[in-house]
Amino acid sequence: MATLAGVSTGAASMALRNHQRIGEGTRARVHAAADELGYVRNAAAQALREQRAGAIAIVVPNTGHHVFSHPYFMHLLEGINKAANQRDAVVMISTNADEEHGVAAYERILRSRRTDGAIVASAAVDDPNVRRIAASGFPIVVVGSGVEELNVSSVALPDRSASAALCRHLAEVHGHSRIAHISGPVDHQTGRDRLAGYRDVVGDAAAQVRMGSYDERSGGEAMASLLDSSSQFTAVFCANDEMAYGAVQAARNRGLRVPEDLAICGFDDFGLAQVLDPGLTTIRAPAQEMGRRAAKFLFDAIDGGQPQHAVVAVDMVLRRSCGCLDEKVIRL
Amino acid sequence: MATLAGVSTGAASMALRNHQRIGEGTRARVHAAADELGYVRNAAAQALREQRAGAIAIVVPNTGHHVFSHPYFMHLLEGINKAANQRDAVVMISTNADEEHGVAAYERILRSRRTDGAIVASAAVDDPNVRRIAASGFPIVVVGSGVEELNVSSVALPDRSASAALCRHLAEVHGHSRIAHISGPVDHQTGRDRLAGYRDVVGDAAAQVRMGSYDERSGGEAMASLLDSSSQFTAVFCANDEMAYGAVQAARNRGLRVPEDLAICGFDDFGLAQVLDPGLTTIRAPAQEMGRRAAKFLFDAIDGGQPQHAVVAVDMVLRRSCGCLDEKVIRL
DNA sequence: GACATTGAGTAAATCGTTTCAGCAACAAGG
DNA sequence: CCTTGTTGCTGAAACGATTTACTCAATGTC
Repeated sequence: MATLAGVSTGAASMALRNHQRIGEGTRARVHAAADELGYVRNAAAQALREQRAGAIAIVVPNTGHHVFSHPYFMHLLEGINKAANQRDAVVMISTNADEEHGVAAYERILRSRRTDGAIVASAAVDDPNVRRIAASGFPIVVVGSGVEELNVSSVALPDRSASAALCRHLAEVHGHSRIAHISGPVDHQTGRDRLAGYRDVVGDAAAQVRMGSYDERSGGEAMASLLDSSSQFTAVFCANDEMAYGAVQAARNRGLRVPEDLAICGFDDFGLAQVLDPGLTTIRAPAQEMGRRAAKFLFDAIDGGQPQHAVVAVDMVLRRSCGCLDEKVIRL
Repeated sequence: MATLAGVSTGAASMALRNHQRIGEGTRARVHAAADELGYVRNAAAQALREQRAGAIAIVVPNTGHHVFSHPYFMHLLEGINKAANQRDAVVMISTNADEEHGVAAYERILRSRRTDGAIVASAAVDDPNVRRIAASGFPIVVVGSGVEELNVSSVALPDRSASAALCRHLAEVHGHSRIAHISGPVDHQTGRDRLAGYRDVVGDAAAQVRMGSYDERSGGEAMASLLDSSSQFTAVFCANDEMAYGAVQAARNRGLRVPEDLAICGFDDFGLAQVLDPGLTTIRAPAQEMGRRAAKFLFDAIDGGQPQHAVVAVDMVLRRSCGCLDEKVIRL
């Protein structure tokens, strides 16, 4: 390419980067030659010389392979990818641990300097590798909350306030005075926060809680356990949509109608909620937006910026499962 | 690392790669030093020297962002990623076109030799870029059928025979003699093949077909159109689950019960089919398996192998929407 | 006319790995 | 003792893009 334009490779490099030391004529000739040959600079050579890969990684937890969490990751990925494209960076995926080498697959990716930074999806926060990487100063952004002490950027959902808003809707609009909660695992910050939002509204004394593990089966079991107990309740707030789905099925197995006999709400709105009948009232997590912002924070961190924290705005999506008649979206 | 072990970098490199010219003692010392320092070879330097990136790309079409096609891509990705991990390769994502540079984003990725090959998801086959890349000899694998002339490997579904099997189930088990079809776009090979499988069973004379575009809305419109016509039919085979979902809703709007008044089947089983009520009878596309095989084919192609073609085995999943009482999975 | 200044380019060093030609030390064979 | 091999390592070159130091003209200044 340099030869075609009749200059040295050094000059060609400068010309392509629009360095001011290169004359207008030469610059144009080099660009023309590059276009003609479809020249694209070799990524490995550039990365080696520049000491930056021009790539970021997204680390997806290998646990929790529920079908309905997948739309979430794809949306997250899409947001990340859009932001990365604007910066001419590429996105690498790492979904699972590497048994063979004893060290997490993504840690090897980072160590090899294949990427300039990483976005870690929430479920992996308790991974000790993440703590170590964060401590090492390698730029990472966590999607999820409860990572203040790590000194890294994060993008989180307003789990607590959104949960509270949903419970208030049940209480104030539909008049439910006894609301139960099927909680997510409390070793996840998300589970803890959604539970806290519920408690904020119903009060500690009136709280009726069953633990679940974010999947349909545990939602069903928790609902069965609630129904078997002597608890009195007319509405149930579930910590995610999948558990709500399990809960709806369990309630129906006992002959209860939703929402006539029992109102049920979920959280996430990753696709499942809108196709169920009745549609699930839930909180819509804006995954793509979260991905976009996480990528932005990551690039800022790569450029040496200080850690930033964002809490995205969410929508409350009212459907029929809470007793509403028409679908309605409310920005919280 | 080399210095810690007290040898030259050249020797250290050979030791890590277990070259036979290196003595046992030195080899052990170098490995120990590498472990102690957590040394991982620099990917850029290796790629530059070896002329191979140790990475593959997956090109996801930017069109068709329906929520329910996302589980498919995540499963595909998971299969690809597993196979890639075994080979110590990483997976890069490219979801959308690059407006700024005028050339597709993934083409720039390939041109920069950032990856050694690419897996192209079916919907992008009509992309002229794909043809050009295939012609250029860059290793790619297409997930989808109808690419014989490209001389690249492919992994496909048995769309035609599976569709035929489903239609035969409707005819032979449930006694439907008049079956309609809501087809996918016929400029997609998949849409054509599923239509052909339908015709194989009902015959050209009895075929009642409406075109759709793989989304819920078009499924509903096609169903409305069928119901408005004077056509006689007691069952509908839809080219995918989303259209089947739209069809079910449209039928219900006319007061028809599924499956009592009308049997409806879909194709794909990417999550939607199992949560609907009644559950959709459909064909389960093994996305993860497809990803695994596509990755394997790609690595073979990178290693200089000849193009290979695979058609994966699928399951027919019987649920209530066809009239079956119990869920049952039949390997075709 | 001698000398500084500027403009526009080239040659060479660099990034971290890998490989290949040497080379030293030693063993075996004649 | 000298050749011939073998073993085990060192040193240097190469991969391609970028940058820095340097060269060579042309121009301007006093």
